[in-house]
Amino acid sequence: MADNKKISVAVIKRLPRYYRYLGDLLNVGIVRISSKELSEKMNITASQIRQDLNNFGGFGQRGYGYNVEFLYNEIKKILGIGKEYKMIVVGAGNIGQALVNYTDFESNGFKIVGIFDVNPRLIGMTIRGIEVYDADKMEAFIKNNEIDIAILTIPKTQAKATAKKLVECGIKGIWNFSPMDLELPKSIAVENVHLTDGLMTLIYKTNAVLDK
Amino acid sequence: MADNKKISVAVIKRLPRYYRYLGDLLNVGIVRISSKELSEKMNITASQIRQDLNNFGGFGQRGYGYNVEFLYNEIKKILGIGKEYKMIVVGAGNIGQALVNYTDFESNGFKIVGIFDVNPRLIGMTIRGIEVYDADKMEAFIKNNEIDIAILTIPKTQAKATAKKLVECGIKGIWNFSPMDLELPKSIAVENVHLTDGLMTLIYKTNAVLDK
DNA sequence: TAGATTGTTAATCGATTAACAATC
DNA sequence: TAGATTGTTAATCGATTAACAATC
Repeated sequence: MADNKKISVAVIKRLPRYYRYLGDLLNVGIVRISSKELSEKMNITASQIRQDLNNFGGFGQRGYGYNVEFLYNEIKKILGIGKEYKMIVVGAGNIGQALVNYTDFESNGFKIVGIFDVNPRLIGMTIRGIEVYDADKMEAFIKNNEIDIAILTIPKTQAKATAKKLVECGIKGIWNFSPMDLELPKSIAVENVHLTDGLMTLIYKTNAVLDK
Repeated sequence: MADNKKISVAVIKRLPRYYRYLGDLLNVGIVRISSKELSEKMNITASQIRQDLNNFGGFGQRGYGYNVEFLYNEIKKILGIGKEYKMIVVGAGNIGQALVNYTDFESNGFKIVGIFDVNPRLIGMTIRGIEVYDADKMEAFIKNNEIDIAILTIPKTQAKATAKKLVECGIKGIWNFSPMDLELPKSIAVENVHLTDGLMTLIYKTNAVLDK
């Protein structure tokens, strides 16, 4: 990559939110927006919006603001959305099945193409037309189908070993729904969804609010 | 609340992770741990651990470190875990059903006691022994059953109106799985799980890692 | 007592906000 | 041209890390 300035993870995590708001604006036919107007909608400062965007380029026009469609497409490019990504779900339990059935991913080009489990009662099943395969077949499947992302929805006890195996098969991105941290090489991208942690945070905040 | 120093959200979000690691240590019978040892396990600095904990009190002993069980229980108290919290799931779709079936919550005292939907095909169904009620009954149910937390797993279009209704019924904490921000009074605690945003962040990180 | 490790203050680092010249 | 709003530098704020005296 030519550009070497380090983008902070705080900025990266805001990009999908910008993308979402711009998509909504686009849908209601709004053509241009200033950082000030957008900041009011999103509840952040206009300064932060301009700083964030200028990490990637000057997308606006002085005196005018930002063209919504153009900015939307630029953020789309930055995020790497637009091309199709192939994903597998590892663990065909409740969460795994729910994610397979979650149609929002596909409309963004994120396609689940295989599901894996060790449970014989689940193997052979079909969820939204996608087959549940024996976990034994995972390695070959990943290699033959150029899988980009693995979604890990298996119990705590098997999470680390399975993640290790995925990395050995060449997976570069893991979306981890297991209540456990994975400890993988820095060259592997991991995004955690620790549900119980999130709920505990909410409990704390709820009590904090009530104490006032 | 007597103590007025403002705890940052960054600290709060780390508490469940401490709690998780301490629970694991407790399970394997470890009695004491120093901030240095814990920092190595958790991949953060010992200084940060001591700073974080000292927001709430001095839980350690100079020259010794921290008693694992004591610290575990203190963090449990800080988070407000231990008592039972009653929750409802609003939206009996894929994600809603998966969360009802997710047994980790109950073992922490977070109990789902009702499910609501507008879809007549779902109403009357039972998920893990919990009935799906008509959304019309939600208001009365919340008031009669002292519900603490609502888990929102409904489509984007209805999210804002439903959240508003929940707040009118007296709900103080909302766990929002809708791909949309809710815009509620500051007195309501909200924790968002924006799945598509998270996946997009992962895609960006995966590509960034590959570019190196 | 000597060694270890906390609690806490001070220093550093990074992220957010403010300000304003550049320019559409 | 005058007004608006960006891109960008500078100031501020907050969070993390380092350092060390207190003390178990």
